[in-house]
Amino acid sequence: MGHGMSEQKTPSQNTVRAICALGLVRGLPSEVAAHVASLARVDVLPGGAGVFTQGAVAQRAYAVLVGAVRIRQIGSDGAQALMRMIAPGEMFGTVALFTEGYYPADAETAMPSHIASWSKADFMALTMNSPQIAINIIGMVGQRLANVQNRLREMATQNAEQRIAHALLMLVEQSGAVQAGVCKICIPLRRRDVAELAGTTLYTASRLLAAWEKGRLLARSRQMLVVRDANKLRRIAQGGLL
Amino acid sequence: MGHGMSEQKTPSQNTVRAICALGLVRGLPSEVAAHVASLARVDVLPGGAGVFTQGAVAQRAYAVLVGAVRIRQIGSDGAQALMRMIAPGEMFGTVALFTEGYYPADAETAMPSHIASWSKADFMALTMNSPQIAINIIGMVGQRLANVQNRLREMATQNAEQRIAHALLMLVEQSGAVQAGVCKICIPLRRRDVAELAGTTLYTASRLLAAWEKGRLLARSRQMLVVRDANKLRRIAQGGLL
DNA sequence: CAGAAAGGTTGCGCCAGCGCAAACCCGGCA
DNA sequence: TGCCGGGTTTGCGCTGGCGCAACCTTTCTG
Repeated sequence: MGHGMSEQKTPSQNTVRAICALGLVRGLPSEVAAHVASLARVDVLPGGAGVFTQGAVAQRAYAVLVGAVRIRQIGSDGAQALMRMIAPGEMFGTVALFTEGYYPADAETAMPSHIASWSKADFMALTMNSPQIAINIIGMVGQRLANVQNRLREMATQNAEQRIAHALLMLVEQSGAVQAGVCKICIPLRRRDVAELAGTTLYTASRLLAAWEKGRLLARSRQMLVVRDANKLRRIAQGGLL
Repeated sequence: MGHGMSEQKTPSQNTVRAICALGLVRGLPSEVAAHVASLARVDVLPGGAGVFTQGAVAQRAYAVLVGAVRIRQIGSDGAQALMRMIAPGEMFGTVALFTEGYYPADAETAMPSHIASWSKADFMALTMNSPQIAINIIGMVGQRLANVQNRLREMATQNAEQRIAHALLMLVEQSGAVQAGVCKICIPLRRRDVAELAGTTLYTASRLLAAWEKGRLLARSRQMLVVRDANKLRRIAQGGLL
């Protein structure tokens, strides 16, 4: 962001429609949604572009309209963890506006993307003026909290194989496109991404994913993963051999 | 809860003051805070009493006024994880009111406690009618989200020793009382609690804590832990030997 | 005060998975 | 066409910490 990439202040037709479909404006009359859309700035970014960096003062709230974003946190010791992948229709970087004001992680595009964003002032004003928007935000954040808590429990109790399976299932849930009985995860994933999502190492992730590809359970298409047997994956995510 | 334990509908003086100090009503005029307090029910519970159970329909939002509460999640495989300990002044069970409506974990008192609670209807009405309350809730949930994300990263990248040290430091932050240079964690903690908080096993936690007690780093007072050398603990939480 | 129950400690063996190192694959570019 | 760089695969050795089992200590309860 901000390197003067191709950027448009005037949301196009498609863009407005995408913004009006956001969870943020669920349950609101369409003129309010349109107003929210009118306040948005839209950036068109190439893959691998930074959107914000960990520790920076939070000045905008973001949503992915097209593409995908990686949210990665780096510890004081340099260790990295992938907190989440953002798919179209999801927001990110919003919580920091309401807490102590610093982004807790890095955000970068994982592929060419259209990113909508609102200034802190506009966003807070929207929240103050519409209880429904406030409640939608609580719902979104609450959903994320529940999700992260689940991952935390899995991290604490399950082995690497189960965690990776869960990570894939979560991604399917989030951005799966079903076609011809198989399910494609429409987010580009490196081995490293999967490893960091599941809290394991590149090596372990590579070994397991490669094995699953050999077992006709997974496949690769372009840079994306295709789940060919979701049920088997689910079984692995549960007891494993059980 | 609800076994007809000693329970009072009319909040006492102290109780009202405790409720008015909640983060929930931060920045609000005192008459609003008083109104919030007037809507609360207060239960006086013994230690080990259940407040709500995982999977139950969420009907109330809670706050601890006196005592402590354990929030524990159980996976479909039966594995348990301690999501958090709740100290006086903190709320719990609130998020479920805004999401899909089921409590995602068990809550039980870890010692004799006074628990305030609000009905879903009242709580939602408060949120709808006061943007400030809504924003306070977003802030509280956002704080928790940041906290859980940090734990998730630590879980993924650090070893058991570091994680346990972090867990203790978090508890100190949350409920530490400094006296005579040492810092007492005012929440009763079993070995098992520490283990589940840090995502390790009872055995490993016991070994490490015992070693730290031998090293004059920790001590036990009643059922609670006393941190005698917070700096050393912090050093362990970071690089360890480094 | 005895007995039970719950919690805590510790020795020991074992294995999941970490992580280095080296090779391989593949797309982009001069 | 060959080279470069990022990503991936895989062999191998090593170890953190899991988890059983047995025992000890403290706290309830009648």
